[in-house]
Amino acid sequence: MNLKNQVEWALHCCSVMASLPEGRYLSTRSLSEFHGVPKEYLGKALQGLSKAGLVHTTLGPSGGYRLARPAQAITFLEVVEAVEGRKSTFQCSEIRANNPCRPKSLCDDKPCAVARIMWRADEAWRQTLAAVTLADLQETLQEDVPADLLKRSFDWLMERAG
Amino acid sequence: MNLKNQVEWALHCCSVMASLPEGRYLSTRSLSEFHGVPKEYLGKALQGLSKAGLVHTTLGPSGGYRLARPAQAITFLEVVEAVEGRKSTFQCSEIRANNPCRPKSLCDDKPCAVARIMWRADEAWRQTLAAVTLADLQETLQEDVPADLLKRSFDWLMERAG
DNA sequence: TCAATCTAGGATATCGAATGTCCATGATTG
DNA sequence: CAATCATGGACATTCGATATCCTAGATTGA
Ligand code: SF4
Ligand code: SF4
Repeated sequence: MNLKNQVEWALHCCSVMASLPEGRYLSTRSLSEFHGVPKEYLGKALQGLSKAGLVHTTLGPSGGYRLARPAQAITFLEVVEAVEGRKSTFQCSEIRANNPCRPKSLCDDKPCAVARIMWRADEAWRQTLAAVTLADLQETLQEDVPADLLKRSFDWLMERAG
Repeated sequence: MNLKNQVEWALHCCSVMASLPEGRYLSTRSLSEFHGVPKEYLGKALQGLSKAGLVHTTLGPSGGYRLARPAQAITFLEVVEAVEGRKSTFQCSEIRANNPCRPKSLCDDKPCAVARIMWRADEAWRQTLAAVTLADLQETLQEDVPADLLKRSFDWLMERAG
């Protein structure tokens, strides 16, 4: 039960893009170098964000990605699901149907109690992530990260932004 | 991001054991036949429950497993973690350390904001599961499952219980 | 006593998803 | 027109989940 590494990468990329000035773009190359992750593989995650409509892209030199919406309008849940997909942690394989005492004619009108409970926990997980936006993250990072590191990182990215 | 199949099996086994009369035991063989899952592999999950102290075991003919505690004293979270382990869904690989602007001397006194948010969601998931006991499950099953199926299943298991 | 049955657990094989690389295509820029 | 970009398909690799088999040691019941 673990999320893909790409989820972590995507969240950090979104965090970086949240502080990108209006109209600028960051390429896969720049984002991968900044985070020290393989360019081609990171590209897959960014394409996921693109297909989910969370980022806007342009082609050609000086092209790349930027957020499609303001940071306070994008939740963690959206980013996570864009990369990881929407399937629940608990997969029901209907083993109750294997019960040797069970009549063939019996039809299950609803998912069994075990699955309902597990899915409720997944829902709580999703709600927690849906309550946090990229803007919230930016705010926390302002407190966590030393100001001069933020400044140098910003400059580093600006040199490469299209 | 998905739980092992063994989690589903273990929960169903616990559900069955919750209705087992005092002093009786169910063998891996019986449990695997009842649920239609491979005996040897189910055994691994049951050994997980055993090491976590959730079930009590006896050896020899008429041996097997029973709950080590009353059903209202065993939570879903305990069963899930006994089989699945305790690691969080989000694994932090410290990619912030790869930031090219970052001074070598900078030390991270706490996990980064992204990880803290993701772990908060995991915590909500765990709290939800910790709030449900096997006794709660039994109650729901009484409503869900036709009485005659419950009765036949109980008899089937009693024939095989040691 | 002894054969049968059980759990515990190590060794190994198989499968599919996660991870990572490479390349072709078409669009855009300067 | 050459360089750079996103997209996406085709792989190769790695790793954990799934599954099987076998041995050791304990217990039961005949
Ligand atoms: S959880 Fe319920 S529905 Fe899912 S397999 Fe088990 S019995 Fe079937
Ligand atoms: S989430 Fe934070 S701590 Fe974890 S890898 Fe990303 S930056 Fe590092």
